[in-house]
Amino acid sequence: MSTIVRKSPLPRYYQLKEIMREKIRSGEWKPGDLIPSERELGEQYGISRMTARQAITELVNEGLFYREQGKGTFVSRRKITQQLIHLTGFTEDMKARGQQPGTRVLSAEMRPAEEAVAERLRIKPGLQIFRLHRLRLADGEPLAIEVSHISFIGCEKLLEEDLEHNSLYRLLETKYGLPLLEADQELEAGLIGSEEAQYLKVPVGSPALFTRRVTYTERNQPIEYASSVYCGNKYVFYTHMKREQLLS
Amino acid sequence: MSTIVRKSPLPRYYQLKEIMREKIRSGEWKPGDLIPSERELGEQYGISRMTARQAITELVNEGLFYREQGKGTFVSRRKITQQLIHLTGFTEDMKARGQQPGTRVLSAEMRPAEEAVAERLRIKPGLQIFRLHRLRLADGEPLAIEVSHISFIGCEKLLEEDLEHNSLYRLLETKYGLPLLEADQELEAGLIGSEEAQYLKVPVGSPALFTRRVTYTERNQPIEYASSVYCGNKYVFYTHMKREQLLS
DNA sequence: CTTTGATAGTTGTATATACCACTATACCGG
DNA sequence: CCGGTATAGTGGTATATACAACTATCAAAG
Repeated sequence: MSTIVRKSPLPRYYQLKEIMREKIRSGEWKPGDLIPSERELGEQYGISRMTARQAITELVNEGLFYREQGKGTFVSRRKITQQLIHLTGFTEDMKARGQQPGTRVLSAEMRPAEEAVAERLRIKPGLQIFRLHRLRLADGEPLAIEVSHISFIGCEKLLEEDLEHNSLYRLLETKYGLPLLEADQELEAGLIGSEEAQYLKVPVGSPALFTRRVTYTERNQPIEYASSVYCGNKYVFYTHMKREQLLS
Repeated sequence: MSTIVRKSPLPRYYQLKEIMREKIRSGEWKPGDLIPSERELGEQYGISRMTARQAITELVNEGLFYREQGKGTFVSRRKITQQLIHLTGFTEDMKARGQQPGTRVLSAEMRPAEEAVAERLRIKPGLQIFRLHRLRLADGEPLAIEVSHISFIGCEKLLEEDLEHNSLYRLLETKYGLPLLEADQELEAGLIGSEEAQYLKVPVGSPALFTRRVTYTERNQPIEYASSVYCGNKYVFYTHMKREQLLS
């Protein structure tokens, strides 16, 4: 059995989280299974109950486990198809909707991060980041304008990529080894401004859907902050919601 | 200053959560503000640092605060947001965001289902359903107009409920035994029309966020179809997306 | 002037301990 | 047979303590 130590730079509760994730991946713990108690896990891995509890708590928050007082902690019964909302880039999104995605790169450059962007990416303002300004098309028609800010060590290499014919997300995941795991997204209604109107070929004052998204890779490291403007009357955002609840 | 005790049936960390929510609601703590440190809060309310920390942690998870190691804990600078990943009614949503929810019932009646509504609720057109037309307020200000169509056996009893002071969702779940488990929602940007402008007290042509939602109870039985218009510049939808995560 | 270092304050991690609230089970007495 | 009750095990709450990691600030050294 693997042991948990603190010599490594990773916290013990985090190591236990990974161990438990692996037990689910491997099928050792199946949906509905009762996992060992907090005290038991602590003893097994030589850590305190509260540390084991922290690991479990975070996995409960992530939806992998659920607790029942007096009974124990169980592996969630999530159907495979019951995935929450899929994190998709524009390209995958359009294909899923049965439309032909297209892209025109308006600009791509390295530049210092503005304060608002730096805050979202959790870096210092003024640090050099990659900024990508794109016009997004669906079946040849302008649909959205997207500005992506990307920050990781070596992100200047993106300057040499062909981003009109390659999905940015796919590149990051495959070529740069940066899995995009989660994202926080905000949606807000607004109006098309004069600059956007030219690109999108709609009148100023038309309805617009503004989205802001921070995408995270491993260890909740922010890697992209993207801000988009969608033509309001050409785009509908779908989502499926689930009530948090503990039913047995 | 209110004191925290455990004589009451509510846990101390929970009491502190409510106190801090109230500080946000009242405006004492504004977005971006640095809140007192964990040690300070513990001392102030006569509880231990770890208990104060638990209260803060939960509010961080709910998106109300964010932490920065070495600096402190801050009030989030988001506008009103809705957790898309959790299914919440307007009332729960507003409370969680530190805003005071309010409701004005514009009409409540039984009437035959229109075709579009019937299709979403998977019933025959013309069947009697409960239709509720409400103006939604946040801290006393008009925020949205919502029309709910509800269909279940005995739904005419809803006519006798006080829906200005009770959460519809809470009533359905507790009194009527109808757990609301999942929902499909569409979001679209648009413009405020003349009728809505009067209720919401904004100019015609202001940005608006249109939502359409079908809510399901057990066995994927549709129970509510709700169509809403939110003031575009007062409301932000927030969603957390995950990519398939059980692979390494 | 810039750099280094000390320092105080913050959150982050971790332990040990204690008791409460709840559940399931086994046992006992009617 | 039924119904209490004792008990052991679980998660839930709470405390006190300690040190690590990080940030801001300021003073001293170069």
